[in-house]
Amino acid sequence: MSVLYSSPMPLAAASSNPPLHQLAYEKIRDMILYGDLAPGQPITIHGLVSSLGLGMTPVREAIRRLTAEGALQSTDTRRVLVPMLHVRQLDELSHLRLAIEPHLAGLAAERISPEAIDGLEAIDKGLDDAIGAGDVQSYLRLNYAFHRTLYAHSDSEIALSMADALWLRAGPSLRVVCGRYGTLNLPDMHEETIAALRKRDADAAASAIAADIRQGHSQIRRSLSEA
Amino acid sequence: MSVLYSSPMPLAAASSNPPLHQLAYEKIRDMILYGDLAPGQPITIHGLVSSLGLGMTPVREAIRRLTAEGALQSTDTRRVLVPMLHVRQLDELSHLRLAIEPHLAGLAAERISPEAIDGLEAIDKGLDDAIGAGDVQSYLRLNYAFHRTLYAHSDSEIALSMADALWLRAGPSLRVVCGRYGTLNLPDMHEETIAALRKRDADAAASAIAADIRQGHSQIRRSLSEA
DNA sequence: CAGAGAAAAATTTGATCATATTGTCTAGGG
DNA sequence: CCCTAGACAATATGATCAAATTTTTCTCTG
Repeated sequence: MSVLYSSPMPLAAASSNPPLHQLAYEKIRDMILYGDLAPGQPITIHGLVSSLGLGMTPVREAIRRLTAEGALQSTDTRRVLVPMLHVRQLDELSHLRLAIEPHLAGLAAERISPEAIDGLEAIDKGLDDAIGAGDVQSYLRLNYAFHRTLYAHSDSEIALSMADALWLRAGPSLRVVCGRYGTLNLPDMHEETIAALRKRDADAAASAIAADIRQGHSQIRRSLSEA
Repeated sequence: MSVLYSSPMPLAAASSNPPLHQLAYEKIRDMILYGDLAPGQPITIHGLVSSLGLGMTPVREAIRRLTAEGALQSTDTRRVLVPMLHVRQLDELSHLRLAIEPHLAGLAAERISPEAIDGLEAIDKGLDDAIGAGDVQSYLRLNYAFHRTLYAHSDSEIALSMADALWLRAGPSLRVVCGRYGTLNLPDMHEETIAALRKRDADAAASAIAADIRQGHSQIRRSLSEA
């Protein structure tokens, strides 16, 4: 007993913990969220099994989960595809986002720490860079990160999960628009949001986010009605 | 070639169509929605497999789906249970329901047909009977049916699915309250809702539903804080 | 004889299961 | 009190079956 080898949590642990279905879920979700999968594109289980290098069961479970969240859609013939949204549904999404996200932003404004605001500012900086460089991939990731990080400070689990689901539904369409027009370079509502946060002004933060959502959706809407 | 035996679609088809995982989902969901499963109660896969008489795979997929909808919760230790809501989360639920359901009711008011309103009235009638008889099970089913049927006329898929998810989260708690206090016999907001529908008054319908939600939740809230 | 269309075969894809593997919890020995 | 063995439950695999889609073949008409 000169040396204690007890290692209830081995130093080199880290890797294998999370269940594969969780891993599959995250990978597929990111593919949807960042537009690797296009709306209307059919998904096959075998395809994902081989492209992800996982077994059939975890992939199937991940698909069920994403279907429940509305990120995927299963047809009457048991086939699965990425939903293709019509203008009607985009408007609905916009309405729902406006009902939830500004509220989350307001709550976050009352709770967020100065350090966390600095973090948001850093994300926004990266976002500007991505826009400058025309890097769509980074743009999408950072834009999502900004909103998601902000809302996480609202301390409202349920609303947060609903916001997540809404983003997941909107993701593919956003990507299509960006693919067609490049990054959306609009007057940035994020700076306004950050200013509101620094003042701990919940209403202003909510308004800024609402404006951001309206702007994004009007952009999507326009490009959709052109097609 | 005297007789053609081809029968691409056997006459006695009908029965076995829906996938088992769909069936499992519906059964478990109903168990949650109508309170056969209590908050905090742990779920085991084997338990459901034997009680539903289905294989392991369909049950697993149903559980994933319900977990994604927030109807079940999986712990860090890979165990699954019916979430036990705190007052904090109930308030959040209430807020979200108020953000969505009155809106759905308003949309429904603009679209619903007179015949469908008659149908709602019939449900409400049954509801009164159930309250009179102290039949909690029927009360829960019919109350849900009333709301669900109304919202279905809103023609807003996404919002509807979110409302479904919210009900699923609230279900078990509702059941607990009813188990403790019997059916909730409050002034009935449903009649007011029906009156608003007949007048095609979207705002009035929305207000009535909002009042209904507030009433229900204050009831739940009260009984929870007693415990 | 070319081509449209229907039937049939082949292929792809999804659904389900039995089973092996891995991880968690529990109770008893050090 | 910590540790370890074993009981129990969840995870993951690959095989098998069934449904659906695509391709091929064949026939009949113009």
